[in-house]
Amino acid sequence: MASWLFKSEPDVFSIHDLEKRRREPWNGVRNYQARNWLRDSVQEGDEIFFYHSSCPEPGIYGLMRCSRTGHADASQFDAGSEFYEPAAKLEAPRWFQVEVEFVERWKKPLLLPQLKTCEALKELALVRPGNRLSIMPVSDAEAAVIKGLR
DNA sequence: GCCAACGTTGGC
DNA sequence: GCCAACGTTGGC
Repeated sequence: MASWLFKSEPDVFSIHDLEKRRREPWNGVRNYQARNWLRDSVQEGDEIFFYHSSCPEPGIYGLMRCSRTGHADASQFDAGSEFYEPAAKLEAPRWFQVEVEFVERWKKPLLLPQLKTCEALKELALVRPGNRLSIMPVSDAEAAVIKGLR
């Protein structure tokens, strides 16, 4: 079982939203590196840290789990969606989504400054300068450290 | 709101 | 295939 970290702007979709809805497609990812992980690597049962970005207190707010592996992101075919991708073909989807399910919301989030000062997490893509990935792998060792910090 | 970093686009 | 311009991300 692998671990991942997914970012979302809480104004758009937060851990509270997922807690209410329990399961949700993780769609709208429009970055090729992230797409490749969604398509090829994220497996059912993988644990995923839920990170809130672009908000007053960025950080990890809880845990979710992959409940369905990569499949075509439906929003690419929806002309009314902000994620519409005219060049995508049904038989050759360009963008992928996974389904996630709620696991737990942390009473106390693990905020970015804590993550940044942790020596054992200095290789984590999240805290590397200029990182812009919305989806990134987390090693087993890093996942253990994150859970230990909480 | 600012701005650094970086991915993407498009002209050549 | 290079690379400048542009747009977006995301912390502060």
